Amino acid sequence: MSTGPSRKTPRSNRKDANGRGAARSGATPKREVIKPPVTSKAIASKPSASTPVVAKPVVAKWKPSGSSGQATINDIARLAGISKKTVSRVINRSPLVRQDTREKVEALIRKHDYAPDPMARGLAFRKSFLIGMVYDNPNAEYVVNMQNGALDSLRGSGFELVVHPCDSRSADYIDGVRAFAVQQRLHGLILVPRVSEDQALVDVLRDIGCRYARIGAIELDDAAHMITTNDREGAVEVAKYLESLGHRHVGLITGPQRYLSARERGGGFLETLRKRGVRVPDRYVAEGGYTFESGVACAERLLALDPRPTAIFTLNDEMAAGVYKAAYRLGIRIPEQLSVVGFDDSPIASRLWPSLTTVRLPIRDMGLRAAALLLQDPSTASHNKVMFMPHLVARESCQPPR
Amino acid sequence: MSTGPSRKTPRSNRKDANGRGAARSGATPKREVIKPPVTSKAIASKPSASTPVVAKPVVAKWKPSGSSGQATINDIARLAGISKKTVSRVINRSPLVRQDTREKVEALIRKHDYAPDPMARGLAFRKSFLIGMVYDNPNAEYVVNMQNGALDSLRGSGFELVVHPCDSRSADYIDGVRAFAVQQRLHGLILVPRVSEDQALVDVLRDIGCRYARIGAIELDDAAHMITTNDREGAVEVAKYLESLGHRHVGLITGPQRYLSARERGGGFLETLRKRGVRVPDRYVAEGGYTFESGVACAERLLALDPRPTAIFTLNDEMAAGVYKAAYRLGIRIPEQLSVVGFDDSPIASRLWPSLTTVRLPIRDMGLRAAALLLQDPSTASHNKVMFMPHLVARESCQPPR
DNA sequence: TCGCCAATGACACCGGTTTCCAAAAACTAG
DNA sequence: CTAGTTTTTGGAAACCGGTGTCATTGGCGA
Repeated sequence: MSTGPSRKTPRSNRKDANGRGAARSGATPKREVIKPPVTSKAIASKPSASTPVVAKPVVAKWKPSGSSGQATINDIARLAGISKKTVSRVINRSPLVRQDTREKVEALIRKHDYAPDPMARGLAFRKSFLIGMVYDNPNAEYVVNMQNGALDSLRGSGFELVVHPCDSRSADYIDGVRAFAVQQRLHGLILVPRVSEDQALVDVLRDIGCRYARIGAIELDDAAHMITTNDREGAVEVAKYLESLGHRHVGLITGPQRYLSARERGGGFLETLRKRGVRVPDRYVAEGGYTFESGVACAERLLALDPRPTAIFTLNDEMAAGVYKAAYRLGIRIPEQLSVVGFDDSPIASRLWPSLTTVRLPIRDMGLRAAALLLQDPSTASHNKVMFMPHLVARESCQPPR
Repeated sequence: MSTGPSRKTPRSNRKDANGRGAARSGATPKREVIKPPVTSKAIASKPSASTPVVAKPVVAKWKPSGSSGQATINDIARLAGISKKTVSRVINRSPLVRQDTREKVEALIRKHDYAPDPMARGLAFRKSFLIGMVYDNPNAEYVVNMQNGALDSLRGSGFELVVHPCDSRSADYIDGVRAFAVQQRLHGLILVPRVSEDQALVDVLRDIGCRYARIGAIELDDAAHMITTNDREGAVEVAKYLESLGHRHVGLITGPQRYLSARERGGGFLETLRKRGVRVPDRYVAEGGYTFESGVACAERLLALDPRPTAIFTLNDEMAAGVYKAAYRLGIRIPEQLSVVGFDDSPIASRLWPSLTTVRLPIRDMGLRAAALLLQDPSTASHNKVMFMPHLVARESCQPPR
């Protein structure tokens, strides 16, 4: 055993060779504050999209680590003739790198199509490069638009979007979201309407220190990012529109009053009509459930009133489709005998006949903005509240009453 | 050669101390083959959903590592009085653990709500715990159903779903998907129709060794998992249905012929009608673009024919809605004067009036199956081809011709 | 010449897994 | 019943691919 190098030194504090150091410990640590992390994609778009992952062995004894074909930070460092720490600095946009060094490294990164391993980075940062999107929304169009919008922001940022549907009526869905956020060490969370209105969820997230952006509901707190639409204003536009067309007997089908959106839209609508001298008696207001079937039922009730309303506003398109069905059944023609306005501009709105006048929400833009807010450096938090304006899309379902 | 194990001992051939060992070099290394990794969730669902993450300091000098509040494998090992290697074995379901040891560890895991850090594990495994879903599909309902289905499989497995929309018409979308798969070290990829039909993409994925499950298109290769629907059979059902109602003048609005789904559905429909003695002249067949507008245009053309078709089958619901619009415009009543059948059972089908008879695809089930196939151990690959049967949903849009 | 700053490097560490090895337990044979 | 062999079990240390901390170096003005 004469050979045994007795390598013991497990994680020893062997400061051999250059042992003397560590004299002045007083200097401020100079924390190397660093801009948000980026990948090679963001450093510079590849000049040609077809650069293959060929390793040009500049240094003799080198080949792309393992057979995985992916270069590592060590490879880049070796090729550049510098330490991997400096390469890391370049990747993280640290200002403490000389310009020519930076350029050399970036060239190599581009050349070898190198991208830092998100898991290694995540492990070191104790934070993943994942944005979660929590939804409990029956409207598929809404969800997909939102996630596509978010992905518009994330593309090229090195972040990815992880979707997490849930059932906000179940007792422990919050535990599920918490586990999701904690275990995945999410960078941030996008909360889509319905769950975004849940104060208990928001409390838990703040508790575990998970950043989040809430979409479409009113402010429950002021710490978080908020992306709202001015639903009230959209409804106000509808009221003005119908009033200006000359409608005096107007029906309203609201949504469940526990949803803020329902209260905002309904409130803005009724208030505006009242201001303009159109009275809407209580019996001309029906509370639906945001579903097609509830739209049918409510419409049947409203259309049996005397005098029959000449216009009906429903707080989403789904219920407007229900109004169409009820009207057809009753032989009431749209728009000649009944004007209808919806809300959301979901795909169904333009497929109905006559096509439905409705209010469009910039859902995709909201998703984009939400993700962008989560990506931005928390310290340089600019305004974190954004309000989008919906707008009326006039189609064929309205005309002056006869 | 009693000494040299000659096994080359990859890095550091230090055979010190016990030089004699390894006499029988023939013995298989006993690689500790291991079942697919799992998290605490999968080990046992928490008895009570409210178990807080309270650290009960059994051993004095201990507290949940750092302030992150998350226990680590070291914590569990310390509390159990064993090495973290053994805890690791439990987590990975290695058989080389005594039963009582395993139970003790699992109890602690449950008690402390421990879940191994996916990034640390991923780094060590050189493989993430993410499943990607690539889609290029304008149908939001389809996408959401698919991802919800996939998530049904993933829930509790420790895997998460990362969505990746793309534009299959762009030249370099494949590069994007490749980068996605390689950089994230994806465990697997679900390919949704349109992109799932792209042989070039599939070639690239196989090239980089990324597992994938293809949905809904016909087999381009036989290595991969395939989830298909028998679209042809669905169309056959429609043909039988219309024929049995007595329709003899039947129109067909197909989709773009470059899509397999269009060819399958259209082919099955026409062939079945022919077999049953109903001739469909070429001019009764119009090629639409799977869009609402194209449905309108094609319907207008077909409804101008003499004799006018008494029934029209469109290869998706979107175009069927277009037929409705055209019929209304022309004053043709559905179903009295015209029967209409769609395909997909998208939400619009039941919102139209009269509600649309159509063919339902079990999309969510397909997503579930696809994810399940990707999770299962590749070595024990059972059958990897699944075919789902669509079925006719008869509603109100059809009746015998007058 | 000293002190300071910009630029860089050495090394431990993030939280798991794997390799290698030794000790303990179980199982043989004499 | 003892010794030798095999099978389980579990610990120490390296490693996955990055980042943090701190020390070191070279250049420059005072």
